[in-house]
Amino acid sequence: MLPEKKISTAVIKRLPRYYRYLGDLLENDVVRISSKELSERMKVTASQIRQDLNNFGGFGQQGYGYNVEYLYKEIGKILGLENKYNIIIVGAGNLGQALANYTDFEKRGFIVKGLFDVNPRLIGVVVRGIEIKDVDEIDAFVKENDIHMAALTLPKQKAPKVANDLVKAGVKGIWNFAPIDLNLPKGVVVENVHLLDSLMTLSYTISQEEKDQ
Amino acid sequence: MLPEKKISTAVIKRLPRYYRYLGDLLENDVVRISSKELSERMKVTASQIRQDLNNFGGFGQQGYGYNVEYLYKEIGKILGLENKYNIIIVGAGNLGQALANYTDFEKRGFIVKGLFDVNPRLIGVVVRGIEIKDVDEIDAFVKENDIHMAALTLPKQKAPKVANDLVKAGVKGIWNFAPIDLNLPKGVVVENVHLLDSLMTLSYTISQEEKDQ
DNA sequence: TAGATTGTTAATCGATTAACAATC
DNA sequence: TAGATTGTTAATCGATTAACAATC
Repeated sequence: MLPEKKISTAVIKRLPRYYRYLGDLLENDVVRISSKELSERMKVTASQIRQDLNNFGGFGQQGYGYNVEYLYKEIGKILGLENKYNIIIVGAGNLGQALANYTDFEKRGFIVKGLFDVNPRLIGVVVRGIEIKDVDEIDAFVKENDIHMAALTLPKQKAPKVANDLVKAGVKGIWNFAPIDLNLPKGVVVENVHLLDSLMTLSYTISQEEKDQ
Repeated sequence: MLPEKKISTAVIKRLPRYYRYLGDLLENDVVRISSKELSERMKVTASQIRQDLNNFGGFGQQGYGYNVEYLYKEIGKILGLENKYNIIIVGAGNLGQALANYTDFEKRGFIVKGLFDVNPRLIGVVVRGIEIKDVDEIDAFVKENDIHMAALTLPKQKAPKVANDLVKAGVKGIWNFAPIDLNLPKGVVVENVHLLDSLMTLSYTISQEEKDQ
């Protein structure tokens, strides 16, 4: 394998946003777009768009711009969306159930295969056709069902142990909603969604705006 | 008001994480900590910690380090957590209800005062003691109940109009879960939580790891 | 006082923006 | 061909890290 140059996370985090805008353009039957026009819609510089895209290849054409459908598909490929991902959700409380019910994920190839919890009251409950199972069954389930990723939607006390179990079972990525940093072996990917952090950031910025009055 | 130097968002986004680590230290009765030790726990450089904190003031003491409780409280103040924030949730589907049930928010002073939806089936349903109301009632409710922030947990089609209504009613910040960028007047703060974007980032990184094998 | 560790300046690194030659 | 717009190099800007004098 060629030692490709490492793409910065700043760039990667922008890709889904490009994907979203291109998807909208596609829905509106826009066939082509220049970096300049896209930059105006997205409120970023055209230079940044071109730089970002050229990390992955030359998707445009001089004098023409970018073909919307082609670029949309190419970014989808870069993001790995041509694959299907089997996921399980560990922690079937309100948030876990909300994720299980979120249909947009399936549209992009993220298929919820299982739901797990420790709470005996929840075990056996059916959510969107999926029966909530005991976390003790995770290991077998992951191995039998080719599970790639797990969403962790449980209290922080339980998160580290469950995360380790998931990794041992063979999960490659963890979508972590627990308010704690997971330390996992190299090669296992963690993507954090810290809702309270996000809310505090909002609180900070509102406080600042008020001072500026 | 003094024209304080603008703090970069990179710094601000790190504050909640400091706050989390300091809270844990406090729970474990750790009285003082040096930037070096904290840096080892958090896996960042000690230099970055000191630089970040010194944006807001000198909270440490040479030869000693930082008093954990003091620093924890100071970061809390910076984040605006000494205030109470009344919030409403617009969109009482699975995600909205999950947020309404999340008790950690209240612990930090974010009080859910109202729940709203367009779906007649949901209106009147009671979640955690709060009756779901029609979105038509938002304007009056925001004005009467001193609502500072609104979580937007509804489909993207409905988000822009509701966001505008919220701003007109006087909301200062929007916690946006809809997969769309809101264009709101200056002074109104938007904090985005794009779950699908986050999931795609995870998908990208997993794909990369697989290539590296 | 001596040792430890901050606060802060200076150096480095990386990301963003500008500029323009290449080319459709 | 002329005009438009990319791909890419160079310049700028900002964020991170290193270093160290100040000081507890």
